Amino acid sequence: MGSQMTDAAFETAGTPGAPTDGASLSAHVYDVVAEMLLSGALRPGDRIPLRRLADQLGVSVMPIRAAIGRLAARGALRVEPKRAISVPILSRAEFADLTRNRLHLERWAVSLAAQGGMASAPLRTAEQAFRSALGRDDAQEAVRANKALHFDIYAAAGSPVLMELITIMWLKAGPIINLDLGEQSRRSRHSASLETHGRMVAAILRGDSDAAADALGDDIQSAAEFILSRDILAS
Amino acid sequence: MGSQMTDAAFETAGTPGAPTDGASLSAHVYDVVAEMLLSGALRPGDRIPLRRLADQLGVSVMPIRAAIGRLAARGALRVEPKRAISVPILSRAEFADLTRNRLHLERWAVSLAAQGGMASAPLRTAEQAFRSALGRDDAQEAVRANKALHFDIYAAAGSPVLMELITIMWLKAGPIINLDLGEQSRRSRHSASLETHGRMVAAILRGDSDAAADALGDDIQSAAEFILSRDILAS
DNA sequence: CCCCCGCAACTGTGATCGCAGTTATCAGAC
DNA sequence: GTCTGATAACTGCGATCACAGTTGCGGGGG
Repeated sequence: MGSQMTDAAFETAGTPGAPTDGASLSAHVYDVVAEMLLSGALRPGDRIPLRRLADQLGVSVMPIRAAIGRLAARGALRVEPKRAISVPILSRAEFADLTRNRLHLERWAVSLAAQGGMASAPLRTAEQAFRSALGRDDAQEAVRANKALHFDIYAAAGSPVLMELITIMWLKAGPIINLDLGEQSRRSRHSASLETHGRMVAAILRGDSDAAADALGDDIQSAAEFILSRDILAS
Repeated sequence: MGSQMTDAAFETAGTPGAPTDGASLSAHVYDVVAEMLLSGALRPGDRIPLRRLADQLGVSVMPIRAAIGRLAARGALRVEPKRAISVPILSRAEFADLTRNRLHLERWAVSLAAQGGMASAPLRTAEQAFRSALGRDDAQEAVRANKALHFDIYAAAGSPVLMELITIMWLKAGPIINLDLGEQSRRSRHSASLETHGRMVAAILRGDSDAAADALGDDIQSAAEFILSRDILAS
């Protein structure tokens, strides 16, 4: 496992080039790479040489270094002197710890969202987008829709700090959990996500924070157990 | 409020110079500045010009930029183009959100530590160090001892991810909460910390996770209410 | 087939320079 | 005394270069 990032991985993440809204180059690079982590375009063990990424984005290594440094500070990337920057390979214990923390925080976020209430239409739309993507066997869209559904709900918790902490955990978890979602041969696995998503959305809409948290917990646990059942984590 | 960082603030943080263990310059700078945030040497609104810090540490701006970028990625510092890097001034709402998240996560950490059990002697030693520093009116040592006690306990929770999340919150909260601990005129405030620390340590030692979490919660709440009672947060 | 050595390419890191916007200060006018 | 404009200093950001350790590849020998 582990590979030099390919042009294909890069293109999946979005259009390269300068930011269009006056934001700094480094902020743009951060967004591009973060999205690659969250979307599964980057996988555990993948290497990201600074100069190669700079070439691909058409900038010098300076904004690359700045962005990579920020992602490393969030634990999403591993930086070792003289070696190419890489996406961390988590051990089973590390993954279990990450999952435990995700459960604790994301359950809380979902229950806050259910207590505060959410509008029905956007939530149903987000849930349906995931269902639709799975129905079309569109793995990339499924990853995007899964993230969108989760993050819409967490945003409704109304706590910017909590959102930031969850984002940090997702940056770490993204390359791993998206190995799961990105695979099209696990239809039973995906139907489990559909079921937990459905339960969670229904519970949120009726304001049942405990049931919402339980459904979300089942969603995370189900995915984690699948990951742990496979031989993709370090010992 | 807000000032250019002074040589005094800098010296408080520790001895400048090259790292002695082969670590990168930027890692050393990170440690120095992080400690300044955690210890209260840096206060909300303080500015940290890159070149000035580079001069003081005897390095170029490159490792400074790398370290500052990482701290900014953790929300501990604010970076705006063309303006000096600064320590964020939190609004009341932001501080309340941070406190809420601290309560949620640190209570969990303390209860995990109490469930897992902790050795008595080092815990009593850490608690006594804080008590002793207050008794000597040594504000700096009190800050250090408070942090040491808390982090010893959180480390005993046995979750590296949780520890990282708590560290991120402390980096944000440090400059504010240490305004409190750093003040020697609030003796009644400090006796409240002694009381909550005592309760927390006793509860941990008898394995009572709920009581430990409650004591820690009172500790955080007490400090937060004091901060909110003063006019030092943005509106 | 395996091991070792040499060399080139790769890699992050630190140093230096210059750019463009921001801030502070000073002088002059009212 | 107050306001305005000019200028210098300040500021982060990006570009480029060089250093020193790491990795990969090819060739030769056992």
